[in-house]
Amino acid sequence: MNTQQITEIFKSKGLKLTPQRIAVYKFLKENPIHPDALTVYEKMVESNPSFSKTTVYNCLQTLCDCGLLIPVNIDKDKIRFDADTSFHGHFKCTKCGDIYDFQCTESNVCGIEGFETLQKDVYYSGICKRCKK
Amino acid sequence: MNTQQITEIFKSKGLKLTPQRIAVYKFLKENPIHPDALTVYEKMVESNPSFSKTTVYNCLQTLCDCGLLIPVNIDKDKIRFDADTSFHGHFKCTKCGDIYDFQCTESNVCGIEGFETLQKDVYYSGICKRCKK
DNA sequence: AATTAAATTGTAATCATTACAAATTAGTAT
DNA sequence: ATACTAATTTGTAATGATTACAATTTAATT
Repeated sequence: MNTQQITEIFKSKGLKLTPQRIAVYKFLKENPIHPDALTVYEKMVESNPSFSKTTVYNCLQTLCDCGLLIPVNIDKDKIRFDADTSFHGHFKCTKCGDIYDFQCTESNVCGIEGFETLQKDVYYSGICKRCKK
Repeated sequence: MNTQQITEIFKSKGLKLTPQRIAVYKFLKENPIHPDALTVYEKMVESNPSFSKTTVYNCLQTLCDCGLLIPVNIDKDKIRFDADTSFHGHFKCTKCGDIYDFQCTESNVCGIEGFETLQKDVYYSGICKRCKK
């Protein structure tokens, strides 16, 4: 995903085009590893040593608010982020800690009558294929 | 749920019968409000002023480990607990903060081939019926 | 080029949770 | 009943993710 494409996306969402925001989103789009804020920060600092940790939190929050990122709350102690906003489940391996996506159609999960559901999250955990060997 | 019943359950799980552990589990069983550790602690201190916050965390961890409690990781900043271990979904109202249970059969959600799924969590969020009025 | 509101930065605070060591206690053997 | 031992409880201190905030910088517009 190149910067021009991101520019278009940000404009359509009414977001200001800051280099930091672009870098965060680009990293998330190109690395579907569901990183947490610290992981994003460490990557950002590599190419821009003055990148602030607060900026990472601000950018991630902003991108979640406008629907470009999904927060993945599968860890007990920190939030991860996913730039794939299509509906899918997340599996966390309790051995290696990796997150795997899995197909999971929304219609497979019921809701509650009279309640307005705005977000649906399906989190599994266990042992992944590689760790089972 | 009386103390005698809890005694039987704890013995079957090989748990030591401490008054603190019993009090925590009894509270969770009788109050399906999905409280967090602080809420449990504040309730415990009411009847036993020397009840320690660390003990609350220890008890909750122990009860989760032996399968008597389910951790509900629907809040971003803290863990809640549920003594209803049958499979069901959790809905969080983003206005009032309350957690609602909803029916959700396990078979409705798929898994991944070759992966060993040990826990399945279905979290919804949005506006509850009462807050929509 | 000037303006302005928004974004970035760095530091300090917050808050849930964990680490740890000393004191206490439940369950068991004597 | 008493003594013993390992587990539990307690209190304090540390950890670590996240947020608050004020000063500086900057993107977008005039």
